[in-house]
Amino acid sequence: MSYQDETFQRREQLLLDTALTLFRDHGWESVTVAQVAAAAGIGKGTVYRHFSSKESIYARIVLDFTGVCLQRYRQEPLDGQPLQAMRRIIRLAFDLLNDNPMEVQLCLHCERPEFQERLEPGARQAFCDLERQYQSLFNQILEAAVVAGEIAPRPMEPLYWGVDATFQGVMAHIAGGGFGARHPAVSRQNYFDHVADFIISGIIGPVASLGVGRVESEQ
Amino acid sequence: MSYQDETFQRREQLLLDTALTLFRDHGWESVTVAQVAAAAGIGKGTVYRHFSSKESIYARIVLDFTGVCLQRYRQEPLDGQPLQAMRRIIRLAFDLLNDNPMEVQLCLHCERPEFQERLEPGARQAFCDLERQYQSLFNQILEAAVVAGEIAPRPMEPLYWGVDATFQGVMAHIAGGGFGARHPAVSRQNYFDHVADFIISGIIGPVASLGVGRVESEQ
DNA sequence: GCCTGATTGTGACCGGCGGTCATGATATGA
DNA sequence: TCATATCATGACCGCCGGTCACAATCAGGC
Repeated sequence: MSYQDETFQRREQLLLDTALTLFRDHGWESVTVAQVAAAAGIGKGTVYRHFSSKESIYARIVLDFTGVCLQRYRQEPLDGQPLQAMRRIIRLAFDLLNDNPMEVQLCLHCERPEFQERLEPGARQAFCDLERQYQSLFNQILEAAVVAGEIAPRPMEPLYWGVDATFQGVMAHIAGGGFGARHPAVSRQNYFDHVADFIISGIIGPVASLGVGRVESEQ
Repeated sequence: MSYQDETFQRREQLLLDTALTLFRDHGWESVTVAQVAAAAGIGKGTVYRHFSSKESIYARIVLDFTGVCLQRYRQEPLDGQPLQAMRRIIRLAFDLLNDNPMEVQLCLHCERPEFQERLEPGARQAFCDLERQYQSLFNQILEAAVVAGEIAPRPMEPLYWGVDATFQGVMAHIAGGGFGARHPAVSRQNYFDHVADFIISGIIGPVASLGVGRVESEQ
């Protein structure tokens, strides 16, 4: 019971590490299950003792990566101005994603509805839970911003929609998407800075531009 | 020469229409080339006389759809306040995309770098051109907004980055992405409205929130 | 230490897919 | 009408994800 389980767990981690390396080096699309098995030094059938399908491997990688990222965001100190903290976390997220483009590609792949439908319910639930935790962290900071008077009190969910959408786009950008080479690699940090500004403006937005701005210009 | 070419063109359109219908009804992932051929009443090999690969069909659908959308945006009157026009076009785009979720899914699929790499150079160029035209339309409106004094003069490209990213996210949302059923269908219009607000705020943003806002709070 | 039942590892095998190409069918125009 | 060029076709190929009967290995009672 003990020894078997131990080797089983060790093998699973080896499998994941091997898959990660191969996916990074040759692109996750073109790497076959047989190749992963061979590189890990095990039989192809054994892979399916650990993961019910190739897509389950994808899901596992994404869940692990997304979970680690969430932990990192939570470690970020929340003292000081909440919107400053928000911006720090956004920039941290951009850098984290930028350092792991393959995982980002897989994230986008796993979010697709056809993928989620094929997934076993347990993994799908894990995705939902993670999503909820991200939204919860977001709400926590924004409510602090409301308390601090940085933004006006109002429903937070619509703001999350905007931030979430922009994040998706940044992920697509990092994954190398878009038609043609739009932005050279040197301007990545510049790109991140400006999009972070864009997000913060979107969060503050309506009040500053339509509320405060308009009221004061009418005075 | 004439008759052959004519039937060839007609067949190609029939092929595209058939593919569109099948993709919409059964999901573009699970529809095979043989199924498209059978539904169009032609042989499988004939499909490859028109498109060099299944992915070329995807690319063609996306290019056609994106082109039609661009035309619609250009038809939108640009008189009045530029930012109002911008918002109208954004909302028009959201509705247009929302009515064609399958095409949106294909758009996201075709933007992926692995896809673009496999594509024949001609089609890739078409994607690049289209992208440039979108950015050009965006710049045109924003420069009008600068002239109208709605936004401060500054580099437009960083703004395009933010808008483009958020659009990507909305497309992912429309495509049905995201973990779990985040937003019911009834709130789609609500979602679009708020994200449009978010984008407009992001465009106006830095000046209103950091410039005007800060200055006035320091008074 | 050994035997037996249970559990796990394995790769030959399968179905189905995208893509090819020799062959047959059809249009062209002299 | 016939010769030639062009096009349509589906049997065929290679490959991949996934399966499963069988082999290898472990557990633990004697």
